[in-house]
Amino acid sequence: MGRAGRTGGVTMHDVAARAGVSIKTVSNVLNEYPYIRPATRERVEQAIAELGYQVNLSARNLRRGSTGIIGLALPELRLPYFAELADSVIGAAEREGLTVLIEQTGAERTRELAVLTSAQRQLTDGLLYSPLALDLADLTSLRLDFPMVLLGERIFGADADHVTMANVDAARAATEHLLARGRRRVATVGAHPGEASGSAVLRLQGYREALEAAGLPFEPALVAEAWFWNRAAGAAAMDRLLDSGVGVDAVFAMNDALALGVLHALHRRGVAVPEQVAVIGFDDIEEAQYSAPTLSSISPGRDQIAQTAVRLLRERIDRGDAAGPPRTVVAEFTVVARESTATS
Amino acid sequence: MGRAGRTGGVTMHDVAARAGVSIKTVSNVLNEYPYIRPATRERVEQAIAELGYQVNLSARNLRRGSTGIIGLALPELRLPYFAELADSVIGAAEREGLTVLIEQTGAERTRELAVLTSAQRQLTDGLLYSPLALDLADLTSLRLDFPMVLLGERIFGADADHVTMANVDAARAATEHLLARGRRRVATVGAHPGEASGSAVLRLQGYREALEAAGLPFEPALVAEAWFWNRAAGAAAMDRLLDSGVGVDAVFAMNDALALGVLHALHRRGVAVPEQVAVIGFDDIEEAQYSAPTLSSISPGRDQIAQTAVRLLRERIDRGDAAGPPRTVVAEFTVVARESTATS
DNA sequence: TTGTACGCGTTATCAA
DNA sequence: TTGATAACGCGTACAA
Repeated sequence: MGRAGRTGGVTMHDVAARAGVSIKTVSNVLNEYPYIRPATRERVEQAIAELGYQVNLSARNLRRGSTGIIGLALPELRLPYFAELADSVIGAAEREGLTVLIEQTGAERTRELAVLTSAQRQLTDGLLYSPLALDLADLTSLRLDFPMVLLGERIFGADADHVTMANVDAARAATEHLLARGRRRVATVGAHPGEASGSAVLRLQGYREALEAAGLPFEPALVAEAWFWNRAAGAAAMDRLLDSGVGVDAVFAMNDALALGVLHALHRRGVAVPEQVAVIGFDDIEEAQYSAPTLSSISPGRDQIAQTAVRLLRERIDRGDAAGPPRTVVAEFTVVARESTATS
Repeated sequence: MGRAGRTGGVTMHDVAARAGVSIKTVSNVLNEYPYIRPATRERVEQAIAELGYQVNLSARNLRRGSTGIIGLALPELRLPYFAELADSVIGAAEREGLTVLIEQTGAERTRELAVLTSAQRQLTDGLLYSPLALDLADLTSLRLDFPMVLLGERIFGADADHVTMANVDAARAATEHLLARGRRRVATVGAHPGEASGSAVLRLQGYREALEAAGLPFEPALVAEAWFWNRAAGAAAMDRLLDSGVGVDAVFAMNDALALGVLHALHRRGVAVPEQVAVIGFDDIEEAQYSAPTLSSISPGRDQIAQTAVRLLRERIDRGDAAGPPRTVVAEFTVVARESTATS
């Protein structure tokens, strides 16, 4: 194995010797301890520069019992939403002086569970966690004793901090956006039949509320399931809807990747968007601004989510109360109208 | 600060006491030292399970002088190519028992330099590094003493391992793909005028070689610069090309993000793709399969790149020869034809 | 204001 | 096959 102790193995002792002080004084300088004579400080700093000394983080971590690293567990970086979320989180963490270690779960339950007990937890002061397959039972059965903030969706009853989106309200707003444009055969793509909790359930609920408020019946035939929320699944679901012969003049896709798949399927089959079918997504990933047609979507305030989550986590870490009373922050969303739902 | 020593602070000593053995024996069991009596091993394992013991990674790292973590420095996770690359790298590293720490540089020279001297280097056994703004002088002036593999493009003369794409050949193949379809006014988007090295230079060279081989003149007016290789820049560059009045019947965009911006601009202005203008990109990001029209591209063999890079890095780490003779691996590419360059 | 000495939890070197 | 004990490099009481 290679040496992590880079810097040619220069230690505090070497710096101390060179500067003619004790190791404690070097440590003081490094940690910005206030009561140091300027001359001493300068000698130490010079010695540090001359020797190219860097603190050994492993030693510091061991001694301090903390690492300055937080984990970010998410399904897959290749899903644009999570790539953009990771980007935002890394930025927010950097501003707090924290480093981010990303762990991918592939949205598989086993791996999502593994994240919670992994040895990494141990190298990490806390965890930002975006589970998809996990449920309350999994979470409570584990008795976790590290700072954690759940991201993206609420696990009801879980004794943990949450930073979530207003899934129901936002899905309702998206559906109402379609209804307001005169659409009456509004399908939704991304349902997870049989699931009791999770984004899919909440977004379906919002969809139903909008229909109900508009006095429209809920038609199961207009609900297309898609377990993976990626482009391929969106395209396949749209194909099924079209093949089924049920009339559709609008689609609320439960995220943008699905929506882009939907657009793709419609384009492939020569269905005009938005003229014949209007489409709205959810997440407002960057790609939504560049698809053809550009994609209307729900902007969930990603930066706000990232920033808030990091702040909450940092509070827990600093206070050392992994088990304090749970808090929930619901980020604000906006409906972003683009070509895919334009009125002609 | 929170305790990184999770696990309720159970240490090897506790396990040893419980199992009635010495701490060294516990360590032996953990590290799969072969000569342990089965009965002893079992007692230790049971004690570990009962106490819920986990090794303290900070202590192990300090003692071993290595961390099992490698850094991955890249411009931005919100660029789909790098998100997918990170995904591949994390997967490859996981298979090697390594963890990946991502660092974003924003493609800014200062931050790219900072990565090389950052304290993180010190927590990391090696670095996978994908610089955009750095040049040879930056790299050689630093005298780096940690294992590093450069990713994605070659810095000629740099004394480091490289895993690169065949930028020139691939760009040439992309351009030839357009020429083979009868296009004669082929523009390129993404040039970095004045730069002496880097992907932009190499891809421009491949473009020129293809023109030359086809007996076509090189026209500077057909070269659109774009410093950031994102969608917005691609769209803007295409707008400039169209506004300039120079005739264009095909575009080779130096990456897919640019190409998607190009498609967007063309769509916005009612130019038919591929009928009026054919478009090919570079990177073959997932989105290329779902844009409208779907985007032809160069597939650079991302998984192969990731896997090779991790393997090379690991070899350096294991052998402890940060300064061994540099190796270069050039990944294979393929041209992927889709709708954006279809012949009608 | 600075120095001494110990402990953080492992792993490695011996010896037994 | 196992055990005692010395590092690894830093932070921090405590002493000076």
